[in-house]
This record gives sequence, C-alpha cells and structure tokens, in this order.
Amino acid sequence: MKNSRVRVRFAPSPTGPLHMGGVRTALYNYLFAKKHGGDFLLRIEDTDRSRFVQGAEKYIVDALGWCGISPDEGIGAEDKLTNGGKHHPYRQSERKDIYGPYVQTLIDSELAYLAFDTPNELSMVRERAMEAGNPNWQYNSITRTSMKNSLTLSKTDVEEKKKVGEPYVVRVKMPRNEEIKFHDEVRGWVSVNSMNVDDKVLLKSDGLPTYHLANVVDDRLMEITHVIRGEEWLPSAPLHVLLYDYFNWERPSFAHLPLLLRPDGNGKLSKRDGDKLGFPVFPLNWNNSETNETASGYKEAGFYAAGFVNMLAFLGWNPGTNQEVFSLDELISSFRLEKVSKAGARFDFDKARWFNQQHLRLRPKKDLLKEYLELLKKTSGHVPEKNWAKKSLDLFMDRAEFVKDIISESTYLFEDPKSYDNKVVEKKWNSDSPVFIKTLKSLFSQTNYTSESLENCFKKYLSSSSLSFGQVGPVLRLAVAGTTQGPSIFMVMELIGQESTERRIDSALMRLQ
RNA sequence: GGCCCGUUCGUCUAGCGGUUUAGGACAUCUCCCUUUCACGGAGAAGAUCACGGGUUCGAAUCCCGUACGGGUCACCA
Repeated sequence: MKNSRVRVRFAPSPTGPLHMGGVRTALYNYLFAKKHGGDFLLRIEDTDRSRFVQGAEKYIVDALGWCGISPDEGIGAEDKLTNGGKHHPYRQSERKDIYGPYVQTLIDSELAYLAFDTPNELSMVRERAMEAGNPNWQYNSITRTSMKNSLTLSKTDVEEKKKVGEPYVVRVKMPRNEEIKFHDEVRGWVSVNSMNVDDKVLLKSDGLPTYHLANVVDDRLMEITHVIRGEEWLPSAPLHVLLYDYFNWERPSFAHLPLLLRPDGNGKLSKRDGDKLGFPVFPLNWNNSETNETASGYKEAGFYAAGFVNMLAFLGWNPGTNQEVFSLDELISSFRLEKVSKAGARFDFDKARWFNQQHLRLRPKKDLLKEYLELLKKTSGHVPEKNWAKKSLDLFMDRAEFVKDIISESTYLFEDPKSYDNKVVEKKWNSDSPVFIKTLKSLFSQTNYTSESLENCFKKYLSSSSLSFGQVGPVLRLAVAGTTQGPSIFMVMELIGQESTERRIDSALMRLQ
C-alpha cells in the first residue's frame, strides 16, 4: 500500500448534525488527501437503523460543502462521478449483502463464531457478574466457553437453531493472550493485549454488520490507505487491526486524532452541548424536527468558512512556524500528520473570533462590499449607493470581527440617534454646548460637506473662539451620532450629508436643553 | 473499576539531548496613536516544562514510577 494513491475517508453516522469536532476530523482527512494528491471520500455508516435521524446525511454533505471540503468520491460526489464512484454504494445500509461472505470466511477458518445468546440473557450475565464484583464482564476467550454459541453447541444443535430461524450474531474469536501492536501516525506504537478486547459482535441479528466489521471491509474494498479518525476509536483499533490480519489483508495506516474538549476542560465537546456553552458547536444551523428547536451554526453566526476552517485546523495541529492565518490551500500544502498534537484541545471562542477577524481583513474588497450590502438590506432594509457604501465600509471595517459588526457599529449612518449616551451628556453637555453646535451648524452650511473642509471649518472655529477640541468635539459627535464612539465625525457628516446633519443638530438642541 | 491515550504560560501551541535568560498567538494589563471607540504600534505580566526517580558531561526533550486529566468498556457509531 506504500506505493498506491492516497485514499482517505470520513465516515460519520447520520445520527444527527455533524459537530465541529467531526468537521475537524473531516478537514484533517481532506488536508491529508489533498496534500498527497489523493482522494477524500465520504461514506455514511448507517448500520444502526434505530439511531437514524432524518436530514442528518444532507446536513453532513451541506456542512462539508460550506467548509469547502467536499468529497471527491462517495456521498455528495454524485455530481463528479456516477453513483458517487466505482465503489458505490457508499451508504452501508445499501451494502448489506456485501458483508456476509466475509463473515463466512472468518467462520470457516474458525476466527469467528455464531452466538445465540439473547440480549436478555447477556444482560443477566452482566448483572450477575456485577453483583459478584466484576463491573466489566466480557464475552471473551474464557466466558465464551459457558455461553450459547457454535463453539459450545453441537453441530446439529447449531444447524437446528439456524433452521428454525433462531436469531444469532456472529462474534469475532479473539486470541486468549496475544500482544496486538500497531503503529499510530500521531501516537507511535500502541500495544494492547488481546485479553483486554472482547469477542465483539461482527454481524448483528438483523443481518447488518456492526461498525467494526463494516468499517474494515469497506475500507479494504474502497482501497483506503489511511484511517484518520478521532481518539475515541483508539480502544477498538486493536480489534480492527486484528481483523485485517484475520482476513490476511494489508493494514492501512492509522492516525487517531486528539479530541476537542469543552472550554472548561470537562470532557469532550459533544452535540448535546448545543448553545449551552455560549457558542455554536455546529457548522450550520440545525433544526431539530422533534423538539422544533434550532441549534446555531457558525455560518449563520456570521463566520467565514475560511475562518472557521482555519480555526479548526489549529485545534490540534500546528505547522511549527509562527504563521497562524492560513487559507485552505495553504493549509493543504503545510499539513503534516506528524505535526498533529497528542493531547486534547480545549476550544476557545475568543480565538475563533480572532481567526474570523483575520479572514475578514483578507477578503477582497469587492466581496466584502457585496456581503456588507446584502446583510444591510437584510437586517435594516437600507440599500445605499455603492460608492457611498464603499466609504462607510472603509470607515467601519477596522473595528469589526464580523460583517454584522460593521452594520451594528454604523447604524447611526442610517438613522438619527434615538437617544444620547448619558455618560457623555453628563460629562460634556453644558450651557455652552447649544451655542457651539448652533454656530457650527451655520458655519458648516457655508462650506462643502466633505470631511476635509468640515474639519478645517471646525478647527478655524476653535481657534477663532479659543476653544479646545475637548470642549466642542464630543458635543458635536453626541448631537450627530448619539454616541461618542466611532470613526472621524467629519467623515460621518460627509456620509450622512448636510440635511441630515442639520436635522440632527436641531433635534439635539431640542432634546438636550 | 479494567484497558488505552495524554500532561510546556489562563487557553491554543513552538520545542523533537547542548543555539533557551523556554518562542509565538488569543485573552489580560500599560504606554503611544486617536482629545472618542476600535484598528495599529511599543511594552509588561504570565510556564521552576504535572510530580518523583533514573540514563547522560548535559533533559522540557530518552526511560521508569506516581498523580491528575481524557477516552473507552452495547446485537451504537
């Protein structure tokens, strides 16, 4: 497999929306594939029909699409390749019939066996073990000798049971005492004694394979060269590795990624955290059709896909240089599995916002202007003239992390102040103030309403009346904008124009008397 | 609890035996710019590299133990 084309896969189960941890796993897979000129496939692992959630698969495809990490093959790649690719179907429920023969070869070579124990019987055994002080009963090389399976039952009994249709599962036969070793691309050598891994179910009684079997068989069939997945799979990796050996297949490379942790450090980030933690955990909004609640997504929160992806990439990976702001293409060329860290990473929303700010500044002016105008229209209905909008964008974008910040910071460009900042009123507004702005209003009316001449005019007034900027500036700003914050007041006046400025001054004179 | 994985500033991390008075970024604070707010610039504070033993002339870097954290123990993925 050393010389073959790199092929990786992201294989989520459609049990709900994909959360940011899942997106990161997909991202690392994608980056690795693209870095090596390989393929990134999306396979849906829907062998557990009881946990199937309507709309989840579409959500996964949409979310990856938004991030710009669309699959080259499989689900979501139907527009690129017929049926998603030559290894179709890519939905495990549709591959149901593929697994049988593989299970049979294992049974034939006595590496797997049939087990007739009912779920009820099993839970009773577990319960009894629990009472006896064993909290972790396992179906393994020792206990299987006293269970109802094809190893303990006679051949005719087994045939009889099969004939009458008694449900059974197929379990893998784990060796009694063997070191199972494999090399992990991020952790180095990992070794587990087979004693500690149980006789996992390979084929369920409903005829569908479990993840363990399906994942190994499909990865083989789909020619996957590198299995890159979350650390939660590390404990079952020895089983998967053993399965490759049992089938006599060359093992793919494995890489187990560190988990995304909650900001408080207590456990991994999970779907259930929803918005409880004060930030979205999903890439896109997700409507839960049962509860009719919406969990918020990064896209709708105003994040750029590029910023979101950049931020995710740095949660557990670092190029080893001081560069932090990366485009997708830059991530691809810099990505190396060896630079993935081993420890879990706590998510930090502040840093996420910072990444977005960086990407906002990287945006082509044209695109940013378009986004600004669109959001402006959507939120307030204002449709300003393009050149005018360009100026206001220039004025306000420095202080924004998101496009929506530009809108909220610049509302007074569109609407006369509804109220005046109380602190400034108390501090700066006095009996002289009305005279100042009344005079300014008439002086301004005799000049061009451009920031330059307005400012000149203002300064002339200051020197001729021996006034300081501090006495008059804030008062003017208060009257025009209602607040003391923001960019140059002369630029603001230029943008809102003479009529509006004079109206605001008059209004302030009335309301602040 | 068993097994597995991990542990460098509050957070993400650089570091892969000597170039380290442990570097960067976010957050925090100070100053400058702006008589505003941000942006920007300069700077400060912040990590005895979890702890204890080794190995070595020399360890954040290698080994062992302990502690702590996380993951996982289903006919779920």
